[in-house]
Parts: sequence; structure tokens; C-alpha cells
Amino acid sequence: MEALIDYLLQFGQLNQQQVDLVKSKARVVDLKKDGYFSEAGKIANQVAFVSDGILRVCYYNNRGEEITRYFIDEHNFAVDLNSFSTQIPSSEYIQAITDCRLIVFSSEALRELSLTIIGWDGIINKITSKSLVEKVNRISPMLAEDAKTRYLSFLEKFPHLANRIPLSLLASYLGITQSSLSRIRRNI
Amino acid sequence: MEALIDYLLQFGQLNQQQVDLVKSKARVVDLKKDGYFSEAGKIANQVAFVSDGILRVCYYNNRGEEITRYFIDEHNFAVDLNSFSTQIPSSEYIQAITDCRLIVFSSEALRELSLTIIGWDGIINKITSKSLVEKVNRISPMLAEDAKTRYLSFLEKFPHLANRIPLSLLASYLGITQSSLSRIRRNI
DNA sequence: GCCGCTTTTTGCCAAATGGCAAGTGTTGCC
DNA sequence: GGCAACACTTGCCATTTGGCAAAAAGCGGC
Repeated sequence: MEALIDYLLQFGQLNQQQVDLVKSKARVVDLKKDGYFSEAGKIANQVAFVSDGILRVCYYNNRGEEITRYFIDEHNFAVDLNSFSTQIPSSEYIQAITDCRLIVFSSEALRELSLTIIGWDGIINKITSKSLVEKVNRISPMLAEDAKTRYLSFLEKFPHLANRIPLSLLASYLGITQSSLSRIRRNI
Repeated sequence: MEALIDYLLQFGQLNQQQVDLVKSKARVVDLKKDGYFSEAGKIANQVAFVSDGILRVCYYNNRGEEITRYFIDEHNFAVDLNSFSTQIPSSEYIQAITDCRLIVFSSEALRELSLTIIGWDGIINKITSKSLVEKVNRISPMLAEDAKTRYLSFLEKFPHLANRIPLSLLASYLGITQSSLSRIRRNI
């Protein structure tokens, strides 16, 4: 819980009373490996701060292949922003790939925080745009790189993640087959 | 200018007085083909609404290759959000690929609007997160697709853009060589 | 330790894409 | 018309990646 508060304070100020209010609206949830935090077809109505574990955002294409869009690890927020902000049913899944401990806020909790805490919206907006810009900046260069370079870039940016993510999921994130990734690994 | 106001009103309400204020802070700028709206090494201090023309966001990788991250066409905002919001020098360029007419706001103009118009920040935040989510959703699936599919998806999503963008830039956006794109085109 | 399950590695060959360089086409200018 | 500059296409071959299936390795339960 302290990690969450530290994280928030990077983006704006909160006095002790406000910090307590935030804590009171949060709910700790444990999610087992392979469990879903958010599912296609449903409307996302909660946001999670990842206290422990790794999640991934994925969807299925028209050939039934499972595509991993990105991973979310400790001390980041997980939310299906598309569905959450438009209140349209989602088309993707947010799934735990390890056992996870999440700090969850419901839509209502967030609404109350927004109404009560001056500056809350500003904090949330900064976090939102920062994390989206990061995603764009991370994914976008990958298109121009070959598979090996993509893998090496991933290792460089997330050295601690590579060992905690099954090969098949990492391959799907990198946009290559599991076999190819295995071969790439061998040749490094 | 009306297109800008219409666009803004999709994301929140503005009364006539506020609309006039917004207009008074804007500046129409014509940018010639190949001209830069924002350059690597400089700190972005303006935001543009594209009234006419097409821009692209690009950068150079460590092999000196030019990579096109995405295109920005009519009735969208162009800004180097990374640099603009952190005030760190940029690492990418925003360049006109056709003659452009832009409606430009300086940082100061935006700051004044933010202070004067209740709800301005809300409008800006909605626009920001919507456009970032769109970018992620557009780029992310491309990783899992082969070049031909990427090209077809592009045609489907931006049928009016394909003819206005030089082959070389489109290829760099799709993450393939110009020759490959030319071959793909032939075989459709 | 052994079994059954899942994950990862390999081999084989086909298909996609890149690299390079030359050829063709288009456009604007003189 | 002819030339220069640029944009696009093509040919040839090397390299990368995919598809498929089998083998090997890792892991938890008993």
C-alpha cells in the first residue's frame, strides 16, 4: 500500500488526510496465476495498482491466435482504459501470468476521490498519459527491428521480467513464434 | 477554425465567450511540405490542430535509418507529448509531408486557457488519452501481422491517406522496406 | 524415483522479407 | 524536346522467419 502512495506522490501532492482517504477506498485483491482481472465482453469498472506479480494484456485475432499486447509488472497500474473510459464492453483480457497481489479501486471509489481531492484528476491524468506515451514509445520502434533486436531490447528494458514470463507469451509479445524465439535465444 | 471548435465540443462544453477566448489564443500557421513543426533536440512548446495537410512523427535509429512512427492528418492534434509535458528536449521530429495549415497554441496560451476555462483540462485530458489509446491500439496489432496484412489494415483504416503519402514513408511506418511494399502492392 | 503434464528446443523445408543495384516512370524546369 | 531530380518497380540472391511435428527438458504430485 505504501508503494502505491509513493507512486501517486510522484505525480502530485496529497496531505495525510487525503492519503488516508485514498487508502480507505482501496481494496487488496489476490489474483491467482491465469486468473482474469478484466475480460473481453465485459465493461471494465475497476483499476488496479500491481503490488506483486505480473499481468498481461492480450486479445485474440481473427485466426484465433492469442496476441499479448504488453505486460504490466509491479508498481504499475492495470486498467482496460478503452473500456473503462468509454464504458463500452472490452475486446481484450487482462490476465495474471503469476500469482498477483493487486490494490483495486472501483469506478465509484475513483469518482469519490475525484470529487473529494482537489488535484486528484491531475494526478490520474499525468499517470495515464505517461504510461500511454511509454507504451507507444516501447512498441513503436519494434516494428522497424528484426526479431533478435526486439528480444535484446526487451532484455535491456526489462531484465528482471524475461525469466518470469513463459517463452510462449514473450514470443507473442515480440510478434514472433515460440520456435523462433527459442532459436534466437540459443544464438546469443 | 470552426473544425477545431467542433472537435473540442465533442469532449466537453464551452459557451460562446469561452469559444471566443480559445479562438483568440490560437494562431494560424502555414507549414510547407518537408518543414518541421517540432524537432529533435528542442523542447516542444506548442501544440497544433491540423486544419489541412498531413504530418508525420519520425526519428532516426542508431543505424541512421529514418523511422516513421505515425501520421497525423486533418482534424487531429499534433504535439510531441513526451517533450511538451516533461519539458525535456525531444528525440523525434514532427514534419509536414504535404503543405499544411495548422492552428497553433503556445504553452502559455494553453496555460491561460487552463486557468480561465473551467473544464478545459478535462477536455484536453480526454483528447490526450483518446488519441494515445488509439495509437497503441493501431500500432500494437501490427507486430503480430505480416507485411501484407499490415498494408491492408492501413488501407482499411486510412483509405484516403494511402495516395497522399509517398511510398517510402508508408513503408517506414509499416516497418518494411520500400521494395517490399512495392512488391506487396503489385500482388494485390 | 517415476509418471504425466507443460514448456522449451530442434530439424526440416517453405515462405516472407531484406539488400543492393539497375531499370522505368513521372514531374518540373530550362 | 531534353535534362535532372525524384519516386517507384523489378531482378537476383541471401537471410530471416514461419509451420509443423517430434524430441528433450523441466516440474509437480505421489
